[in-house]
Amino acid sequence: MIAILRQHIIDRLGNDIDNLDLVLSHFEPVKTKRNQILVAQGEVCQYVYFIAKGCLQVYTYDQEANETTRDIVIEGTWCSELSSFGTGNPATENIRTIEPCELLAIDRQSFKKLVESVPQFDKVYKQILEASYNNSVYRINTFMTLTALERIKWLMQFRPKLMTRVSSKLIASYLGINKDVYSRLKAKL
Amino acid sequence: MIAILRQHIIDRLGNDIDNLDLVLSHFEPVKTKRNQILVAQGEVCQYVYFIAKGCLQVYTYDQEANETTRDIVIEGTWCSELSSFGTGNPATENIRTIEPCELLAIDRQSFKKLVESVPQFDKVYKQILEASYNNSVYRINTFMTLTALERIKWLMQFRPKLMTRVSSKLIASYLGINKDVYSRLKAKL
DNA sequence: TGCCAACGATGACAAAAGTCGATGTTTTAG
DNA sequence: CTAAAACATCGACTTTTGTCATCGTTGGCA
Repeated sequence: MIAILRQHIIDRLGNDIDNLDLVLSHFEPVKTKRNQILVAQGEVCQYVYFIAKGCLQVYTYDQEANETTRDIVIEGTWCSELSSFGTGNPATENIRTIEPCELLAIDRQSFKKLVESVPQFDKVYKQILEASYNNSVYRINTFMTLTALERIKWLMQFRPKLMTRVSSKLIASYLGINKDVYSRLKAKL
Repeated sequence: MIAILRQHIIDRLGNDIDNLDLVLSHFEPVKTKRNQILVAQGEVCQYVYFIAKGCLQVYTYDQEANETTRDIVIEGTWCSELSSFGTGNPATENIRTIEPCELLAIDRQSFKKLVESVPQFDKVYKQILEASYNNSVYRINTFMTLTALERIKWLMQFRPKLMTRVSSKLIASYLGINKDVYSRLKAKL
């Protein structure tokens, strides 16, 4: 499983990385069932995960247990509640496996040590942060204007595989529309 | 004007900062009129701005010239199109002054040099990035669920000064609702 | 394997948001 | 200072979105 992460890092930072094995040695493989809570809002996020296989939901919920899904993240990417992970403050979001997953987890202490001691790993962190930021900005600019129908078309164009991979309920919550509306509009395409 | 930036940095990183004067020497004071375009989508963002005084709009527009405002940023904070600034790719967002402004601008070359040569400045960059990211995540999680009325109440609670400082049209675009709807709902509070 | 809970689709209706045109008011360049 | 443009509000109307109840299907777990 580590091999996937090794390849991922080499793809981004090139082959000439000192200490790559040292870096990789801090990651722990984790296998999960579906519906496992990895991060709970209110608690400190202790790990950054690299998804080798599977699919995660990043979401919040309010008093009435209404869920909003900020992101659905699949294999080959990083996932964490970065704000909490970085500061040690309570997380504002939850992360849940929506499939059985194979993850590589690195804890806060190891992460901090690596960022400080391995300059190349500091770059990895910056890349994760920048990618996450760009993703969020894109999402705001895209979704704020789109109607329900346009959001569905966006999904079909840019993340078509999600539509068959995860439940309609989840998709609707990710698109920010009502599940009944999603069902109706989808039928009319 | 530089004094404001000096204070801002000291507030965040403490007083024992090497090279603070060197860092500050790379910032150029800029005074602008209102309605000045600082960054245009399609072009590379060349500066990061610290707002000493005034107010900026970060927005996108589509083919039909519909504007979406992702953020309204006021004095005491940083503003840039970070993705473009970092990579040199064309910007996807515009930045415009909505008041006469006093800004401190640092260009890409100087910025890169400082990030590499002054470890403390690297921390400044990380703080900007993390704050921007947290801001975006918060915005997604907040606005995706709220109705038009709830968004207005949110504004009144968390950014009340904006309501009198900038135009209703701009506020509406920031909240992601139609300006007529904003006008009507606001009247009923 | 079989049962139950969760899921997905759909019709009827309610509520919210958007559109458009008209009108009076502010702003702002010249 | 003034004319033109942009802005804010409002009523009437349309469209979109949300809600609720129902019903058949699916799929996960004991």
